[in-house]
Amino acid sequence: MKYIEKLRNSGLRPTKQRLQICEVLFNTERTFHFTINELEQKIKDKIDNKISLATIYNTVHAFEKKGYLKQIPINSNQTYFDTNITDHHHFYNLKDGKLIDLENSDVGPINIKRKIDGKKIKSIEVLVKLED
Amino acid sequence: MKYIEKLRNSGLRPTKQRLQICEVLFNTERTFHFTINELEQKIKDKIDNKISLATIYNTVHAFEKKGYLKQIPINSNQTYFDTNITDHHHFYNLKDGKLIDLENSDVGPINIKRKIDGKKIKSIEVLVKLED
DNA sequence: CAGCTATTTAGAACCATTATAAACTGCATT
DNA sequence: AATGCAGTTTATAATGGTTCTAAATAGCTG
Repeated sequence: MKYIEKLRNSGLRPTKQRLQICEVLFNTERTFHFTINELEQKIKDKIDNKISLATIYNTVHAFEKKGYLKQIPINSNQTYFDTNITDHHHFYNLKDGKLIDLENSDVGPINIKRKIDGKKIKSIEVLVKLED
Repeated sequence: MKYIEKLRNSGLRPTKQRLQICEVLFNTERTFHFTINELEQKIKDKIDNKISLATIYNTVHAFEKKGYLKQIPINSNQTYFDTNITDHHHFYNLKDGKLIDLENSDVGPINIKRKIDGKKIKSIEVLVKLED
């Protein structure tokens, strides 16, 4: 299994549930955005055994902390995650709430001229809201 | 009262509660960021009579719809609002969850090169996360 | 295999937000 | 000034995403 080492190297035990969630999240042609509820549904569709909701939350947070997932800053009643962990941005379609990746090269360099004492920039995220 | 007309012109009845909330939100030297709970506290401090939490929610949403407040896209368990409705961005201090305004002039022009068919750009918001 | 710690799990708890429905109020009309 | 009505406020209940709890289970080291 190709995810066993990845997990071990991160200090996460490669449990059956985590490996199955890895399959759903990372064994895909394209990256994608999801909420916990959408992921739960995807897991139900692809996996025979049940994985409890608490484990899905735990795992997603563990993966996010390790940098395998990113949270997308957006105002919604649910938290959105992204399996695309490269430096990039998002279109947000206000009409249907769907997200579209916006590559760094489509935005150009962003130059933050102001500095905050004693602080480093961890990330710069652009959200482009779309309307009709 | 200077807010009566503003409200009437927006099709909102200038009720006592709305006028008092206007005082707290807009009769200030500086713009500020707030959550509903923080606003509730501010109202308690400044106003003698009680305004119910439901009214605070209703009013904030009404004001946002009319463009007098902006929601700040950020992942938090609470929704953040901004009384600064000019086009601008935010630093987000991960350590304490505080926001700092980042003026448009401190970021420079952002050129979104990619277009989405049939959609217009409504807003472009940059969130700069800060760490130690 | 033994023992320890990490992980999983079902269900309860939490808490921000929204819905409800009754009371009240601003305001146009008489 | 009284009337009527839609808009608003209110306390409270309901909702729903997320987190907590504590017991059962599983991975891993010696």
